[in-house]
Amino acid sequence: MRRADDLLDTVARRLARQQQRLTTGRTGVVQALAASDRPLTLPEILAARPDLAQSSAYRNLVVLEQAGVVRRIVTGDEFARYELAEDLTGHHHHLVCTSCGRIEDLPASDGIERSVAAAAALAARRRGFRTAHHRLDLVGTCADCA
Amino acid sequence: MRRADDLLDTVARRLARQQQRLTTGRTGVVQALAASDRPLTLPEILAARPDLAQSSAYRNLVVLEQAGVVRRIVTGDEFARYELAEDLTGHHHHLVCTSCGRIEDLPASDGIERSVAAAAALAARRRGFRTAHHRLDLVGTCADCA
DNA sequence: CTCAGTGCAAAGGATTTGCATGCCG
DNA sequence: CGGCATGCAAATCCTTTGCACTGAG
Repeated sequence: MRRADDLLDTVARRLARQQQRLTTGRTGVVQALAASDRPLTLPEILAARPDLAQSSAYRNLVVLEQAGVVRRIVTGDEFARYELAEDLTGHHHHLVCTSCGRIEDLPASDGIERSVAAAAALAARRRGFRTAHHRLDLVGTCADCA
Repeated sequence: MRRADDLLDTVARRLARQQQRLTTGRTGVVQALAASDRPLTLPEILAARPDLAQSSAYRNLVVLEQAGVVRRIVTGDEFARYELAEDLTGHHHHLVCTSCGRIEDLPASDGIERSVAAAAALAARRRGFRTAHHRLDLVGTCADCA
């Protein structure tokens, strides 16, 4: 686990790269995401930082996403979910519960990474598609909903 | 490739299971999706069936999704995308172009399927998560946008 | 003093829904 | 005939945006 100050320093640097500052609100959003082991919805972020206005949260998430700090995930109908970029947290996949909508993180495994890389190489050769990264979701029922 | 009549028969059966009928509009939606080698947005479906009202298309897609005929895909901000259920078309993954938003189908490979199955088994053992299926997207740049 | 970030409230846009009509069984 | 799918238009709801204010440098 990366130390909290290191994380905020990195975030500040990436924001600075885009002529953006690390403000109180943005720090709050990042800390909320860093404290969670799963992607959070906007209401969840607001619940963790009740002082932050909804519109500011949305705006900050946009800025953080452009700075490469946050990643936005859209799965179903409800709210979008947000997590820290993978180079800050480590590469992982998601367990998506179709019953309650909850998403949990799942650390990546070597076997999958190798297979996916092979598939990506094949797609590149056959279709000229250049793969930047991948997303893998296991969809099913979580322990609570079973 | 499954014959067109077989497909519609199957669709009709699944709809009947939910006390729903295979109407002209629903047939049109299914044919539009079946004719494509990639998931379609609602505007694309409407373009293929100009006689169908937008609200009817949405309603039919909901019914078809509940009947297990159609699958809804949400990737980014724009429109959702729709494709036929995998048991009608075969299991596949997606190439997602971040530049133009286009999504192409990519046949599944044995290597990936084995690795994913292993990961699913691990998640089940460790977290009690029961995996029904999975989604794999390769995200990058398509040949046209390169 | 200046400018970016903030909060509030109003707007935007994909999707959903109410209601009257028409068609299929 | 009866009920369900359809069209149109109005409503929803997450998200974005306009605008005035405030705090940091």
